[in-house]
Amino acid sequence: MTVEQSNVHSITAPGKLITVAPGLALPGYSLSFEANEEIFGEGESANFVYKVLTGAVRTTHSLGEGRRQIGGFHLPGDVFGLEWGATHRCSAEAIAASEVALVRRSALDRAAARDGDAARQLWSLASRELASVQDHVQLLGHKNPAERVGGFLLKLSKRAASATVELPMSRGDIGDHLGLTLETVSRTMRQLAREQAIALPSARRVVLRDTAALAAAA
Amino acid sequence: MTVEQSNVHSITAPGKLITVAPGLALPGYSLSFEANEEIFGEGESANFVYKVLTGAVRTTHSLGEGRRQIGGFHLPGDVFGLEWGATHRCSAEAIAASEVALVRRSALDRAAARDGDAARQLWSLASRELASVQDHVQLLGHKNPAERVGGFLLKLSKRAASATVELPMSRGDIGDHLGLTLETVSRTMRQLAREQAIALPSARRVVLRDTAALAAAA
DNA sequence: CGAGCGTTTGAACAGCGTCAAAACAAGTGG
DNA sequence: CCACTTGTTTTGACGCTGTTCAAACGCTCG
Repeated sequence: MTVEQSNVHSITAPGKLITVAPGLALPGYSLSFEANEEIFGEGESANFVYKVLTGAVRTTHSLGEGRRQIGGFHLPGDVFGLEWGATHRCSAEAIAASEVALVRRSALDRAAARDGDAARQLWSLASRELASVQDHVQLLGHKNPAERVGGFLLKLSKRAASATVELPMSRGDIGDHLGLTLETVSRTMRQLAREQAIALPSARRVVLRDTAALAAAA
Repeated sequence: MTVEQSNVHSITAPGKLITVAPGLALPGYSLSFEANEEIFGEGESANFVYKVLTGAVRTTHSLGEGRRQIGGFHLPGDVFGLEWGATHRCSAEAIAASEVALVRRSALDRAAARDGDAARQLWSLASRELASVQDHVQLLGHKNPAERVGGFLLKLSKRAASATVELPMSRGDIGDHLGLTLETVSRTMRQLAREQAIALPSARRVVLRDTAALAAAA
């Protein structure tokens, strides 16, 4: 999907400056998506780089037979959809109603070619992505449900810089991210709550009570 | 470990030109390692980039409690140990007796700064790494043992451009790579052999008989 | 108030891990 | 050449853990 085709969306702020990385701001559009709406699809040409302004986004790989892997969740401030090649290797969907900024990839490439510091910022962005995926491999390879959920909640809490975390995604989304079923995610979170490691004021709100226990589990 | 410290190793070919990427050759050393010898450790400063000349290498992440994740296997021609940051995020060990070439990272950085094409080659190297790790996340997230082992063997066969594959690594290594126990790896390979998908002339030699069945399993 | 979705909980099953032992391969020294 | 050692692979039996199937519950929003 390109901006030209997306006549269904309201371009809320055309031409605004988007901060892709520290010290790298470029003009971009801004689109609104409702929950579960696709932002881009696997295999589409990667003409844009995206940044979450409000809401939340998931990037998914389809595996057929209804199985899917959620590569990651993106919260306000996160950049996603940055590809090295010509096409997107995953699809992206809004989890909740979200505003997303778009920056032309060609503009990014030009900035990187012109400015060595901009190129270094892009490199740093990509390498952080790589580190995050490698951590995820460790999690999926040899960890039990408590460790997976515990680590996931810790990461969210650290990201939010707060002990209370608002979960924009469903249990099923978390399961597809952590390689578990939604039932196991639910049971594990209940168990962590029973053990006082977390509190669950509501299904989508988590308060981290004993981060040491969560880290030990992770 | 730096080259200066490694007096135990014979520098077999000092000053030889090493092809790090297509069209990017730089002077480098060449060291010999015996089986299970450490090439570099997690957390050490990443002063070199490495390339397998002969033998095979594994890169591992330690998880404590005897658990480890093998991030990948590297065969002759493969480059490994390329980091964005100052330190290695994984350790590397020779699986069998191996010759490994070393190129100074500072030389690589200079080449990238000087030559735009060299920088692009490095970027391509890193992005292929990222794609490979993302594929691995899919494998670990939602696949059963037959799919994991089948996909693993297919990748090796494709890499070797041959239906018969020589496995330099043990069942345990494969298990730590695929998130399985060594027993499950052994059982799965035996089962694939029983189903005529592969043949096992010996434990370390695999002949792919029915790649379609392996791909379906994968 | 009711409909629909997400979450929780239960019960039964199956698959993979764990533990243990045997088979096998390869090297070492007598 | 054989006995012995060491490490890897294979096979078996068992138990646990997470999945599957199913039903009840509780929000949230018409």
